Parts: sequence; structure tokens; C-alpha cells
Amino acid sequence: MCEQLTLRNSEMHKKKLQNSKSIPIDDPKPLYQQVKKHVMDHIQSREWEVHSRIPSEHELVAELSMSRMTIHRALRELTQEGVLKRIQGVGTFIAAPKQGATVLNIPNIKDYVTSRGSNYSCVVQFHQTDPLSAKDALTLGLKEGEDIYRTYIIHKENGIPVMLEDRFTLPDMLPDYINQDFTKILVDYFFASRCAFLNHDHQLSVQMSTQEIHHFMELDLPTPCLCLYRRTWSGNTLLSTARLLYPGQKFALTC
Amino acid sequence: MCEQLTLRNSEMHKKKLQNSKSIPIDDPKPLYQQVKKHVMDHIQSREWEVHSRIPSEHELVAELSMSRMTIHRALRELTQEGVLKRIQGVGTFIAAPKQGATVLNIPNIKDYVTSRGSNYSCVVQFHQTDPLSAKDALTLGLKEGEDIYRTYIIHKENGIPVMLEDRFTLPDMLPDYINQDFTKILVDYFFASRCAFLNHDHQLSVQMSTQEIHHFMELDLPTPCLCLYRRTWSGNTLLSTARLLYPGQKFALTC
DNA sequence: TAGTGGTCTAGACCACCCG
DNA sequence: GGGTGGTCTAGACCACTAG
Repeated sequence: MCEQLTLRNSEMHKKKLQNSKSIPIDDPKPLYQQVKKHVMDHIQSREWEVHSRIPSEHELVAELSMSRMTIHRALRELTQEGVLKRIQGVGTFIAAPKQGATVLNIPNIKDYVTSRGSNYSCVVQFHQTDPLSAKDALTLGLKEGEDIYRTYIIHKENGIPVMLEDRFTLPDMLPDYINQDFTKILVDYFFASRCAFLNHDHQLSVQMSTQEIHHFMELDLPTPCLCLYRRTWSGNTLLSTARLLYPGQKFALTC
Repeated sequence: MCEQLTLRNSEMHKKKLQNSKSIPIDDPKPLYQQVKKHVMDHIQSREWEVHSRIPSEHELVAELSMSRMTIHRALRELTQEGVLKRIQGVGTFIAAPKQGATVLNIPNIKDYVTSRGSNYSCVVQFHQTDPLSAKDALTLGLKEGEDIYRTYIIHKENGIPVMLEDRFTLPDMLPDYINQDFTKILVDYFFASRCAFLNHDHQLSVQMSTQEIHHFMELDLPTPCLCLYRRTWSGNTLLSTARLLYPGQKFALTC
């Protein structure tokens, strides 16, 4: 088996040499990618089991007749991808499969609406400087009564409200925030245009619609709502918090 | 500015040489990481703007007095991380910041419960072979009446139901699925132990609790529920679908 | 044709782990 | 001390893009 693979690889090497005479035959992939596939094949075929040790770089260099840097790059990338686990001075092992890490990718509201072939619009209900209430001050880690920007936007699909955005933004970092017209640019886009490396954290919950939600979302009946609480940071500095309310409808997918 | 950085880097080089005399002074990082930081600093300070071209590998080699492989590794990793965009024959550019891609990372239920310091347990209500109903057959892309494994589990935190798992699993791929004791092993862990490369897709929605949910989740009042519909694949082959119901409570965060 | 990024090599030094 | 992975170099050949 190993011998067979060695042969295959030396054949590939020949093809590469042929290819260098500018006679592209069948697009041989880079060697490091072949090594990655070689390792993946052994894992998928169960020949190399989870947690077991795979050949060292030195052994793969000998087996596949490549330089150590090429082998190393392949193994390093597989390690970055979570397939392998490497321990200096010990060896390279098959990593345990990731378990239970469930990732949801929620597109922004405008892309989501337009991707459904619908018309996107929004109405900015408030966009002003407010003194902080005691409750909000607690959440934001600020003092009661301090000034903060508050923005309240209803996002619509074909004119029908689909999402309520209730946002607090700290004035220190982005003083021109309050002058923006958020019917023209999404708040997230504005942040992305001003700050190079944003990060977010999120908290997901469900709640029944309140009177306030009924009013702005044009609802008649009590409706379960998905509530996404998002904080936006630039490095370790909090920029903004948002409560995003999606009244009871399927709204997100992928990955 | 550039000169200053070159100086800083040659100083680091000296430190590295000192360090090689086994006198670790202040843990100098690998050169390629210094290059990454060098680039990131220029981006964060706005010195290099979005979409603008940054110095070529050759220029960075001269500026920072490093080998091209080291420069190349730094720029390649930043490209993989989405910070840069490289075009062969043209140059290296600052990538546009990712916008609106909101990612939620939901831990598995057992880790979630235990991470809160609570006691995890579960009850398997059904675990049997069922003929497919017309509606479920449609969702799964199978024929009505075909046999399928159905598993119905109530997950509990300190004895109180917190999540309902209603799962259909195709019998072809994992014939010993039906013999598992899912009070001992999470279904996701079982899949991970049998299939090397799993992927999932998800759909999120909210719904009001039904009579069925009231009964199994020990609810008295109608409650909004978060419903996560998850499909599990091995390559392009569907393994299992699950409806995961979390009655109205905060349940997930991070990233 | 000159400059760019993509890949690959052969060799080197290092920190780390283990017997 | 011998084997492992982590890093780095100097040089090479290539495909690609643009003037």
C-alpha cells in the first residue's frame, strides 16, 4: 500500500516535470496538496485511526520523496484545519472529530431579504442621544444618566416589518455615528467601514411580543419572537449593543 | 516609520540570536508572526487602507531583512484569515472587512448544561424503527412507508427538561444505530465516532409549544420555543435530521 | 519583458520530549 | 542522546499579469 502510493507520487513527479515543458497534461495539483489528500485518504479509509500516530515528517520525506518543508506545510495546514494534532518532540496524531460544535451563520437582514427576491427597506424610528436608564446602564457597564446614542430601526420586506433593531452605541469611539442616515447604510456596514477589526458576541433567546413590538412590527396577535442580542467590539472596546427581534418566522440557515 | 520598523526588526533579530545562546530574555515570537503583526499594525493604524496594495514580497524581504519564505508564510496565513487578498502577477491587497456575517456557536446540550455547573441527564422516550409518514418522507426526500429510525430524547438540567430532540436517522449508513444507548452517549458523539468528516446544516425558527411539547417538557403554559432543525451529512449522504426544541429561555452564546 | 505571487528544495538550528 | 516538530534561509523554477 505504501509502496503503491510512493509509486503514484513519483509518477506525479514525472508529470510535473513534463508539465514544466509547458505541456499541461492533466493539471497536477501542488505537492503539498497531494500530501494533504494522501493523509486525508488514510484517515477516511480508517487505515489511520483517531488518536493514532501518523508517520513523522522525516518518514514522509523518505516515503514520498519530497522536501521536509513541503511535508511540513501539508501537515501544518491540516493541523490548522483541525484534522491533525501535533506535539513537538512527540509526533503527529489524528485529532478527535469536532463534536457538537454547532455553528449557525446568519446573514445580515438586507442580504437575507434581497436573497429571497424581496424588496428591502427600513424606517428609522429614533436616532438620538439619550440619557441611560438604570437598567441599560447595568447591561452596558456604564453609569446611569450618561449620554448614549440610541437607534431604533424597523427593517421591512416588501414593506412588511420583519425585524426590529434597538441599538445603543457608545459616543466616544464614533462621534459621527449620530450624523449617519441608516436608511442609506446598514449600521453594521458603517462599523465595518470605520473599524478594521470588529468582533461580535451574541446571545439568543425567545420571547413573546410586547405591546411595543406589536406597535412597531404591526402585529395584532401575541407572537413568539426570536431575540438576538449582539455586542460589537473593536478589539476590547465595546462599540455598540443591539437587540434584534425577529417575530415568529423562519429566518436563518446555512452551515 | 518604515525605517523605525526595520530597526525594531533587526533588534528582534538580535534578541533571537541572544536567545539562541539559551538566555531567553523576553520570548521573541517567530519572525513570520512578527511580519503578520507588522502588517496588521499598518492596517489597524489606517496607514494601509482597504483595497490598497501593500509592498510586494520582494520589497518586504528587503525592508525587513528576512527570507522570502518567511514573508510568504506570513502573507499566506493572513490571506487564509481573510485579511489580505493576493493576485498572482499583480500584488497583495487589503481585503474588504467581512460584513454582516453573523456566526453563532451553539455548544452541544450536555456541555452547555455542565458548563453552567448543573447536572445533565436525559430520558430516551422512543428509539425504534418507524414507517415514514407522508409529511416526513417529503422532508427527507424518501418514500412514504419506508422504514426509518426515530429517536425521541428529553434532555434535562438538574432533572428539569430543557431540550427536546426528535430525530430521524437513515438506517442504511449506520445499521448499529438502533442498538445504541443514547442515555450513555450523545447522538452527535456517536456519529462523530463512526464518520470521519461530518457536516451539518441548520435552520432556526420559533414556534409556540404544542400539546406534545407540553407533555414531554413538563410545561403548563403555552411557551415560545426556539426550534433548531439540523441535518447531519457524511459527505453528500444524509445521515440524520433532528428537530431540537428549546422552550423559551436563553440558551446559547459566544462568537 | 519585468515584476508579481505560488511552489519546492536542501540544509540548518532550535526547543521539546522521552528513554 | 536521538527523534520529534517549529522555524528560517538562499536559491530556484514556475504561472500569471501588465506595460
